Amino acid sequence: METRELRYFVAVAEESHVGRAAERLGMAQPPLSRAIAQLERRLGADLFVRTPRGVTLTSVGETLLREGRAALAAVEAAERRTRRTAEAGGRAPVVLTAKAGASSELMAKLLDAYAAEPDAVEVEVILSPPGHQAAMLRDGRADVAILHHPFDDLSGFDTDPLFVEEQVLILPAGHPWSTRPSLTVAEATSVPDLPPPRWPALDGSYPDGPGPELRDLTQVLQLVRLGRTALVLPESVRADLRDGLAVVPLSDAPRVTTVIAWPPHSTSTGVAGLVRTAARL
Amino acid sequence: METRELRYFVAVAEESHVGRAAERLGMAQPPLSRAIAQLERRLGADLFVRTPRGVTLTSVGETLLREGRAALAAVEAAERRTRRTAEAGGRAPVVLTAKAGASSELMAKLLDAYAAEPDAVEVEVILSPPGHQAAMLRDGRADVAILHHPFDDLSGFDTDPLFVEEQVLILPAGHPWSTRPSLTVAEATSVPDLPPPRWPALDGSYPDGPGPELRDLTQVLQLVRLGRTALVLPESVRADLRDGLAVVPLSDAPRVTTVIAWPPHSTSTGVAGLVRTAARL
DNA sequence: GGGGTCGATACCGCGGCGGTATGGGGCCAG
DNA sequence: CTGGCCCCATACCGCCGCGGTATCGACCCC
Repeated sequence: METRELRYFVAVAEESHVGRAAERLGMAQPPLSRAIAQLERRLGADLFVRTPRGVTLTSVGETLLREGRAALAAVEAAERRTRRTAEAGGRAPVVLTAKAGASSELMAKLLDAYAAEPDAVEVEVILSPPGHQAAMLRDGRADVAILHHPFDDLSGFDTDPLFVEEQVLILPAGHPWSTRPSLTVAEATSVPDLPPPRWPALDGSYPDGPGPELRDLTQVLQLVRLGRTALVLPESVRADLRDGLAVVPLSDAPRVTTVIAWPPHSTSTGVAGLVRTAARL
Repeated sequence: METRELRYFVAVAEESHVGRAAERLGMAQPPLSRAIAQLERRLGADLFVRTPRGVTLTSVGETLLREGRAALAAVEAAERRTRRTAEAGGRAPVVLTAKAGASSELMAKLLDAYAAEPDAVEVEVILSPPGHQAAMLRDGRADVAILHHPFDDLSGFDTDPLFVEEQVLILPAGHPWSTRPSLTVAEATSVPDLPPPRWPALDGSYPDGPGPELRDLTQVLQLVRLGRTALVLPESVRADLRDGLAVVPLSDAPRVTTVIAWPPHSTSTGVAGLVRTAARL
């Protein structure tokens, strides 16, 4: 199976519509129809059922969509990581990704410590919205990630724990609850008049809801200060807080473990060095 | 990047020789040379250095080999799993793999319990030599595996622990050490006159050494009985032992955890059901 | 029943893949 | 030093197959 076929198939599956998929792929509809038919013939099974309004996946098609997406991500990762080491003249740089604004103190310590290593390579840091780190590791846009258990999906990666902390609710200063000694998770997730913020999904769109649309932590803290939202965060954010914010511990929230994660087959010296450094912190 | 290019590249990298790689791929040498040159041009970097005796990987090439192998395995997995659900008429069967001979009692219980589930699908069991399970999960020959921590490489998979046990040394009955109350790992790994057995590597070849070449547990137990080898195993093998064998506990060996493992993106109902059943055992 | 919206089919042109033949550099034996 | 050998690269060619346009056929809805 060629990646071209997989790309075509995934496009059609995602659009549920051959014509739109062809447009997205920058080609005409007939060759795409034929490519899909040919793939079905080679696999010996229908991938789509044709309906008057477009196409729908069969259960075989669903399997191929799931597996094919993972395969395409792996191929993209191979190409991206190869290009990156090529651009660096063979000395593969390391791309580290983390949630925008989170764990800044820890990351600074980690990057400083690693830079002091004798065989350190260049580290590029990419801050992206929560939830995007795993996808970036999978498709090669990043080589290492700072993630937070149990919030992030660690499956499929090797990880080392960095540290453990409690969670707190961030409120506007002066909010009636800001003087409470502690809150429960149930209370914290439904603060009266302060809807939780919404974060972008992997495709950049936002889920429905009353809360504000946000991309990083400084934005959200500003909106908390303005009394527009409230949210639960690891307590280490205290270090980044300015005036105008109140912090209330949560009594029954699970502890958050910050971990460093990397793809299991990665054997690059940069990743290994960074992980080794992290383990010593 | 197309999978055809990746296959070509991996073949050349593995053979370190364009001509032999072409032969292995069933094609002539010139088109392969050209395909590699084209790939290098598109990536903008040399993947091989040409030597008088063949070719060697550059550091960029090493990156592509590592990542490309993973990508090819993912593509193969997509195709294999799709074909499998196609052959089963859409009701994806589950392929479970385990070390030949190991954990037979546990597996019997698991398969029985799962078969009693209302929505159970067909489970095919593939027993293969130790160390092959991870590769089978990765390239789609299997969907679930029974593995043993810390011996097997669990990285890249989701796992659930099934149970924990001690390790024992299996000796021929009547061996001088067979009456010892316990042994250390250091002693057990160098039993006088009884070299440890050798297991096949992923490519089917055997490492060098004095021990016998083996593929499964019944074979090895027979050879122990004949006084040709001795080896360390989890103590649950006691259930499978017949006469002629002695068992000595190891005092300082790490405990073995039997786990059920599956690829993180697998969402098939079969895998989910099997894992759920396993968790209840 | 007609127009609109789909995907499938028919047919064509061309890029690119793989084939054979050959070139050219490096190494070694004589 | 040189002929022969072992490699990989280049040159050239034929054909498969991909993608394009035009059109058909099925289905739905007004």
